[in-house]
Amino acid sequence: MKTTVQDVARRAGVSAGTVSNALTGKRHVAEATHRRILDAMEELGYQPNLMARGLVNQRSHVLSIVIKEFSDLGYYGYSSVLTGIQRKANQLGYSIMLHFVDGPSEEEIFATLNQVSAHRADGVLWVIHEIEGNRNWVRDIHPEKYPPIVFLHMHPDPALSVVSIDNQAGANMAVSHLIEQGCRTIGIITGPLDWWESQARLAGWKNALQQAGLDADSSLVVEGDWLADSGKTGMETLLDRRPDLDAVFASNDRMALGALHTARRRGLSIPEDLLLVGYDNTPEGASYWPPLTSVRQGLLQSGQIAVEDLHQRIESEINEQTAPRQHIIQPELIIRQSSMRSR
Amino acid sequence: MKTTVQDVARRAGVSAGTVSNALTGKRHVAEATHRRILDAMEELGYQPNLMARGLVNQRSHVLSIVIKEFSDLGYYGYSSVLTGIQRKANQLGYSIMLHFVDGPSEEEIFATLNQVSAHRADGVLWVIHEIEGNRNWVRDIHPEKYPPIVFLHMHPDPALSVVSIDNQAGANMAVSHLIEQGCRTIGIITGPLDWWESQARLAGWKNALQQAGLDADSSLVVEGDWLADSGKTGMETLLDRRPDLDAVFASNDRMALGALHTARRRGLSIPEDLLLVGYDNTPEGASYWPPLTSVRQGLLQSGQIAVEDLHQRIESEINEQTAPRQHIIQPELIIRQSSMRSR
DNA sequence: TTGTATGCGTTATCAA
DNA sequence: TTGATAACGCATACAA
Repeated sequence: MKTTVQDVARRAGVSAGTVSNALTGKRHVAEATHRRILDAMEELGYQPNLMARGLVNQRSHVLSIVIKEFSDLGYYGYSSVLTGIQRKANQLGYSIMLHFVDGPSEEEIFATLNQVSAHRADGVLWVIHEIEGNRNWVRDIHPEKYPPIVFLHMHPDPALSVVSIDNQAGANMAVSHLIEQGCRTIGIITGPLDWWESQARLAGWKNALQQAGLDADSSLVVEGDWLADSGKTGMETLLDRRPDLDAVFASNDRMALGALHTARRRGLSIPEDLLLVGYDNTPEGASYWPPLTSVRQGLLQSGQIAVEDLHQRIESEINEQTAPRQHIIQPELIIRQSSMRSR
Repeated sequence: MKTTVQDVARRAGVSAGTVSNALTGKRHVAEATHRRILDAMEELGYQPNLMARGLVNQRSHVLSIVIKEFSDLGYYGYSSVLTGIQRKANQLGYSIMLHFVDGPSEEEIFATLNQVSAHRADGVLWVIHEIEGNRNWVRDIHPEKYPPIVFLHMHPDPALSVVSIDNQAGANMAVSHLIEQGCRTIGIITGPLDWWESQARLAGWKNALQQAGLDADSSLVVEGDWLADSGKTGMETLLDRRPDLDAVFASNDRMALGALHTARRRGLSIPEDLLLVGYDNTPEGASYWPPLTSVRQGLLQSGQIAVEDLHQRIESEINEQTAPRQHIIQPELIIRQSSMRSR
């Protein structure tokens, strides 16, 4: 825990520089001395001090992940992204530091950004979903003051590095599928409408309906908050407003679960009376009754891509700025019984 | 991003030492110079370099969290713990580094342990559940080679700092509640039986039954793997084996969901024909049909306690070793309709 | 191939 | 109250 290169050097009867060379492999050391050094390190239980190394290398090999604090980690989506990030980061030799932002205040955002750059992280992964206006700070930023940043889950922006899922396409797939099943009156339970992703999914719903010449009236739209309870009440509202309702697209699986609950409570059978599709393809969805059709997002992949992009950016930053890149990932529809017309 | 104390010092017309004093507040600096320094920092956009600071202070103010890699983050339990950890850590001025262990191999464990100590983390939170034998490495460890470690979710051990939930008590509460509802034949779907927590919950089930003089036959025990699917098949098995079954205790909510699924498929009503209790009290449970009775673990609290303990240990380590402490948290039963005899 | 000297950005000690 | 100097642990340029 506290033995140094010097200690190892003394033990092996060489100089500190040689030990360093043996460690990094940047310059050749003789086979014999190399072995002596390795032995010495082993005996002394040497661990390199990454802070010292980072100090001289001007490179911490740390990636900072910024996430919205709280139960967010419990969302299937976030954890998938984190897993993807971790895998690729590990593969590329980065360690991961976790930062949490609680509220929407720019003050707090800059505080964590400062913390990030105080740690001299090599790069930042911004895993906070875009909500109306919560990206404005990006404009005010002094780019050279902070390490390169890649944004996940936000509206593509040519000025920024962004990795996103094509939410509109995903919703479109879901709704088109319902139309193919013969549905004519398809309601939607959205996420909070100040979220970019909610808006995009709503747009996909609308788009699919209009393409098919179907009703996309606002009476078919109910705003939820991602939680199951809002799926319950959303379904209530929809059923009350539109007795002719024959399908519902819930903007995530949790709300779909709530919708299922309400349908059941009201004596409605799914898929006999009503078809239902969710979004996220959480593992539990396959065990709902009936098993839930849902949209798989490819979040794990998005995490990996984000790290790759960031890595390139870090490496090339030494020479010159790389142009930001936009990565849009296509989702996939997983069809289960909740949307299968049983006829 | 790259202005230093020296730069600030020059700009403010003082020495580097004085800037440092102004920064840390350890020694007084005159009001006037203090202001000048603050101004200079502002103008130059100064950010302290935590690597350099850590190097001289021999203190990184970083806590390492070790978690089992993969979808584990998606489990409600893990994310709750992480949230608790983060809150307290932030409050105490620590940053958080995340490390993942994939398999059970000791080789991998020591690799991450080495990485942790290479970063010179001040302490470690071991958030990997105890599985048969995966704690053996603790015995082989050279304690002075690594920072202090607090273990979560493991069998209390007087030689280690441990923060755990009283799993046996939790299961006992769940099953006792079922007995009070008049159930006589109560099955259990366990987690993987090489997990300590699964064993403890099984013991709680058995204990409660025996106390009441009820059947705790092995025909009432089915082993699951925490996933919903195993809850489905587990319930099948139980129903096939014991036609007299009148209640089931599932060792987590996911498996309870699977059990619900099977009951439904077989035309059984819950709670009319069968009572059901889960474990974890995931938010979704309240939206299952029927809403699921479950055991709340207090995981958020356990994360906070773990950090507090670790913090004390870190602070006091400078003087002398503190004796390890065991923290056992009592769970709580949340009663919903799935266990309410409707009569 | 290896040793020596120097610097990375801070803080701490000792004088002033 | 402040300034100069050394030290933290490592890597590198240069010399040997």
